[in-house]
Amino acid sequence: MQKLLDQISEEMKKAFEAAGYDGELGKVTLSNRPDLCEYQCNGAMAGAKQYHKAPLMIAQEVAKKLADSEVFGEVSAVAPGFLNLKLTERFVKTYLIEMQNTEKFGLTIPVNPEKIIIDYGGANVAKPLHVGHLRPAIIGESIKRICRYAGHDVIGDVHLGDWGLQMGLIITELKKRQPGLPYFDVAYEGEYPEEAPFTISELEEIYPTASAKAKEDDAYKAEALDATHRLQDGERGYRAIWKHIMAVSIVDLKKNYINLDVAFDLWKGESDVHDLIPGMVEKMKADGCAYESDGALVVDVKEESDSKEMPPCIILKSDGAALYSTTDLATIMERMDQYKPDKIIYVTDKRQSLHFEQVFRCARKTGLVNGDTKLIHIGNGTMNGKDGKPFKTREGGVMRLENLIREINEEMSRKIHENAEEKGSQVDEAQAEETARIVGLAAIKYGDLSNQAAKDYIFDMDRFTSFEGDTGPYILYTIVRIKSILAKYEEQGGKLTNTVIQEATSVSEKSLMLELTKCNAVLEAACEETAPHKICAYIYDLANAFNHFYHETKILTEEDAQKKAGWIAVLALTKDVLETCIDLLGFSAPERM
RNA sequence: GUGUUCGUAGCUCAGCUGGAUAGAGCAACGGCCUUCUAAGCCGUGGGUCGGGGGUUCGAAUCCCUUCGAGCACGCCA
Repeated sequence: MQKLLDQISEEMKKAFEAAGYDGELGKVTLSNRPDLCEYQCNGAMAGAKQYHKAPLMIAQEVAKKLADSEVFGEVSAVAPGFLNLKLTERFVKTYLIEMQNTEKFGLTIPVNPEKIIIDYGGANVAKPLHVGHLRPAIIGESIKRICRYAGHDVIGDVHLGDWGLQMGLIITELKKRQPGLPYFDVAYEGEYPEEAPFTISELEEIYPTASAKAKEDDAYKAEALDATHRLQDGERGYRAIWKHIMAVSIVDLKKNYINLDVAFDLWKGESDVHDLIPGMVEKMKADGCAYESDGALVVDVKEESDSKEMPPCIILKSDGAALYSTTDLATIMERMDQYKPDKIIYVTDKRQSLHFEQVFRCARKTGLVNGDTKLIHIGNGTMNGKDGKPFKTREGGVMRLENLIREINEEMSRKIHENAEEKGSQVDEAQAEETARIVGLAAIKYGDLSNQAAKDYIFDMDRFTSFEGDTGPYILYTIVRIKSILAKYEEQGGKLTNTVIQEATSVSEKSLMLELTKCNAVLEAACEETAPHKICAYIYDLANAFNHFYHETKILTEEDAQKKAGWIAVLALTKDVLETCIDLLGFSAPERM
C-alpha cells in the first residue's frame, strides 16, 4: 500500500504539472505549523528561481488547480510561497479503511527479502549479565523483530564469548581451589563426573576473583594463558570442565534473557568456529594477505583513502592463540557458508567500532565475504548513571542485570498497591506481580529504546520508576484504556467486527486518524534505518492523539450508533497499531493496570 | 597526537536528506475525577540551538574554524 505522503504528493505533482511546472516540485511534507495546516508543500519556493517568478504566484496557480481535489479539502497559498494543505475527511477515512484491510497496516513487503543475521547478545559464559549487556540485548532484539516484521528473513545469534582468556582464568582458579578433581589429572582416563563441580553462583564469584589475581600476579596470568591455549588445543580434562562451565552458565543466561523477553534463534559461540580457524589462517597466509609482525600474524587493512591511523587486524597472537578478531572472522566465514546472508548486523557497545571496522575490512580483503554482503556495526552508547559516568550500584560496583530488573519490578509493585489502595480495590497478588513485571519491562525497554541507539544515555532509577510522561507505562496505560472501552462496548452488545470507520467530526478525531495513517511509513523508516526510537516517538504521538480525543469524547454514551461504531473502529485500529509497535520494541501490555 | 561521537530549556532528550513562531517529558506554578481507569487531560512561565565565519531567498540542520566533553587507538573482549 502506498504511503500517505507519497499518495498526496502525487496529487500535488499533477497540480504542478497542470499549472505548467515541474512535477517534482510537488513534494508534500508534514506540516511544521499544525496550527495552520496538516501538510505543506514548499515546491513553489524551490521553483521560483527556475521559472523567474514570485513563489507566491506559483503557489497560487497550483492552488487553483486543486480547487476541487478529492484529496485536499483546503489549499491555501501564503507568503512567501507555502502551500498549506488539509486533507478531506473522506480521503482520510478511505485511507484508514484500506489500511485496516491490508496486511501489516499497509507496510510494503519487499519483493526480495534479505537474509539477515543479527549478532547481539554480547554475553560471556561464566560472567553474570550486568547493566552493560542491557542495551545490546534490547536494541538487538527490537531490530530483529522490526526487520522480521518488515518481511526479511532474520536470524538472531547470541554469539557467546566462550573461548577466550576468561575460560582459562576460570579453569586456573578452579584448579587452585580443587586440585584433586580428575579434570586436572593428566593421567586420568576414566569418565568424568556428569555433575558440575560448582554452582552458578560459585562460577560467578570465581571469574572476578581470577581476573583480579591475573592482573596482579604475572605467574598466575601465564598459567591462565596456558590453560586457555590447552583448552583450545583440545586437552581432554579441560574440555570436560569447559562443558560443565558452558552447561551451568547457559541455563542461567537463558533464564535471564527470558526475563527480558529476548529470544535468540541461535546459541552459537566463539568455540563453534574453532576448527575453522587453522584453515582460514592458512588461506590468508597462502593468499599473501597475512604476514608476521612483532611475532603476531596480522592482515593490513589500511586503505588509500584513510586519513586516520588504521592498525592492522591481528589474526593470531604471538603465542599462536586465537583472539577476538580471529573468531569473529571465522564466524563470518561460517555464516557465509551456512546462511549466505545479505547482511550481518552486530549490535555491541560503540567502543568496539574500530575492532569491527578492522574485521570488516579484513573479511573483504581476504575474500570471506563478497561485495554484496553488507557488514554493519551498530554501536550502542553507554548507559550512564546520574553523574554521567557508567552506571554503578550505590556501592560503586557493577550492577547485575537481574538486580536492576528486580528493583524496577519492586517499585512497580509498590505503585500498583498504592493505586489499588486509593481506589479501595482488592489486589490479586499473583496478578499484581505479573502486571508489575510487564510494566517494569516496558519501562526499561521504552526508556532505553526511545534514545538513539548510538548515544549514551542517563539511567536514572527515580525517573524510570516514576512512569509519567514519555514512558513505556504511559503507552501501556493508553492501550489498557482502549481495551477497557472495547470490552465495555462488547458488553453493551456491540460487535467489533460490525464497526466501520467514519469521517472525522472533530479536530481531535481527525488528528488521531492522521496519526494512524503514518504507521506504514514509520515502520518502513525504522527498518531501513535500524532505528527503534522512531517507533517510540511515533507511538508516543499516537498515544497523545488518542488521549486527547478520549478526554473530549464520550464514546460509550454516544447515541448515534453509527458514529459510535465508527469511533470504536478507530479505537480498535489504534490498539492494533500500538500493540504491534510495542511488540516490535520487545514488550507487551497487560489487561489492566 | 590521530580518529570518532557529541554540545538544543534548570534536568533528561527529540528535531538534523535546509523552510514559517525550535518541540516533548521531568521539575515549578495554575486548573480538571457523581460520567468510558487522574499511571490521564488542559494551561502558564522557561531556549543568543557552545562561540565565530560562510553557502542560501531561508541554517539547530550543509561547509569551514574555534572552544568544551566523552570514547577508541596490535597481541582483552
